[in-house]
Amino acid sequence: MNTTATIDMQRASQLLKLLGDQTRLTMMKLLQSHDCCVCEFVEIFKMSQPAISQHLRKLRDIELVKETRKGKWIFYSINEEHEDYSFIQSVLERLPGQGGLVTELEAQGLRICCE
Amino acid sequence: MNTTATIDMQRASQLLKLLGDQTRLTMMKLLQSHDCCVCEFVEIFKMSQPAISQHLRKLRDIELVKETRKGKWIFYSINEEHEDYSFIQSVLERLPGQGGLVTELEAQGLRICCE
DNA sequence: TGCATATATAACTATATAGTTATATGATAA
DNA sequence: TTATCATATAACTATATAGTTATATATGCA
Repeated sequence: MNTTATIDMQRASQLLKLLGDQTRLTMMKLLQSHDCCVCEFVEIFKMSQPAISQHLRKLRDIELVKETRKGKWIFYSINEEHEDYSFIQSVLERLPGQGGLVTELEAQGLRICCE
Repeated sequence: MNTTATIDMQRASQLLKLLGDQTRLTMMKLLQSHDCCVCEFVEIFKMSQPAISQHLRKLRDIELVKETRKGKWIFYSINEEHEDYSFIQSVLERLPGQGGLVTELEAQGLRICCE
């Protein structure tokens, strides 16, 4: 596992373009601390379900996130095995924590929990 | 000067969107080691002069770069005073050096030098 | 002064992107 | 089963983006 290698410019710009959207960037930062399902994102971002699904698809297409079905819900999580994860991480660690969004969800009783 | 502070999400996504273009990303990385003028970029990127100018304008608009006229040429350089420079820097330092592009220019005798 | 060079800008075009609505799929619950 | 819930996808629309060509501006030089 290499944590300092550089990344080719084309790949870097492709990843940065994906992160260059406030919704996706916030999703990624949020997923670093909490796995979330689609309907939680819908609540958090006050955005339609298809809009959320389409953002998640872009992140999934380049394998920045992975999905796990749990009953009716599909939970998304960061793919820490991504070839360029250390690059992504170096960006995300500069961002303010987004855990407050989840706390807010919980306060509203909207956090999905399936144990 | 704060080098570890986080950056608000809107601003971060705006900056990342600008860096999420291979031409601009390469320009920024290149400018970290060498100031360049517009016609050099035209050579390096094999791109029309207006296309280059428009990329530079976007970088200039959010003050990531500054310009200095030297005779007929306008040289661009990184604005290290930018409020979010440390954020930008943390991205750029993960990228492969682009100095080779300048070396190549010099080899072709196309590097502009005005002393 | 007049011309050439370097750069910027305007107007336009083609493509990409983010969102919408409508519909399909897949799992659970009645 | 059938209904319902969670999610995905398709088709479409509006806007943003990157490039083009044509033109304007500013500097330096004959």
